[in-house]
Amino acid sequence: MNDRYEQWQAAERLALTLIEGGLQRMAARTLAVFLFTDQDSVTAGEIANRLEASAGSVSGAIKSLATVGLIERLPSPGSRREHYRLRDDAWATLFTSQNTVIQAMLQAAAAGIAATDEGDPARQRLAQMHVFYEFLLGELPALLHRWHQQTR
Amino acid sequence: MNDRYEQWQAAERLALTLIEGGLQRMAARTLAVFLFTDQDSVTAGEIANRLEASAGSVSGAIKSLATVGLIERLPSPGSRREHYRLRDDAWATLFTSQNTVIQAMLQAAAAGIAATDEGDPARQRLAQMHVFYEFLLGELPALLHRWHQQTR
DNA sequence: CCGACTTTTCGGAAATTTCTGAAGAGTCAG
DNA sequence: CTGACTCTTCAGAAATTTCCGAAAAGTCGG
Repeated sequence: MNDRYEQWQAAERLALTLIEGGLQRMAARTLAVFLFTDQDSVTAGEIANRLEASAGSVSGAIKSLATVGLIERLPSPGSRREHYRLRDDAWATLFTSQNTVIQAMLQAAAAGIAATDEGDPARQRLAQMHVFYEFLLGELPALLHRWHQQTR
Repeated sequence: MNDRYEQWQAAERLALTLIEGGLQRMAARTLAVFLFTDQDSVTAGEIANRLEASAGSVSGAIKSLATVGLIERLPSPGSRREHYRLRDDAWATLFTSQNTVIQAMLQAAAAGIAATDEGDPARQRLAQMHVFYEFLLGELPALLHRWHQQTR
């Protein structure tokens, strides 16, 4: 096989998975294009064509992907179109962006503990939650370090 | 402080954080009640009262939380109401539920690789993605193991 | 079995998210 | 400076998600 249709299918399926993972629909589909293109870099217009989506929504998707650090703008020599491509450490970046969620959970737990009294069962539950996310937050840097070591 | 209002505020804020983390709105608010209640267990009716939500939506939230394994139904002695409570390993469970996302990513990457040809740059990108999620999937069991050791 | 009470189910409404299309801003060649 | 082309912004439309409320189903004491 390995034909165009199969690739398109795989790309759309991957986009669905990314949506499950929390990305917005259009951002996910755009990211899939960055993965599956046979070019080194793509422009907003090319993405809009391939996805049959409006230039507006593609622009928004690119902006959000760039903000999270998944793609990067390339210096575009002799062209008025902006070129973008997937960054090398995109997946680690995507994973790392969850650290902010974890920190938010940690803070929420701490706030809850502060708002409850000594003997309250709620305080115990919140404390358990706090301990877990504290543990997680401590583990993640080491995990990413192992990853970077492995790639070298 | 430590008054009721402060607790309600902390609970709602935590619910918002949980929503950020991917839970549905009502499920998140319900989970917050389970955390902040001063009782050992709560009924659907109590949750509906506290959240000022309909019995219907609470029922749906409880069902989804129970499905993911965050709460458990208690044997309710001498009462016709069902009692629920937060499970001990709720947070680890919530975290673990992301493994399925990771596995889905891995499979999506594999499908993409299979759909591309040897020299295609897309295949390289997909391979990078595959390697990363493979690494992640390998690390998580060990991480959870360290967690369980630490709690003992 | 019946009656009182609680929970679940489900169709439709409400609210939110997401996308489009058009107008405007930016950029480069000539 | 002008014209051609591309990208961005934003208000409104479309689609999806989420919630409520009524009716059905389940459960327990009597």
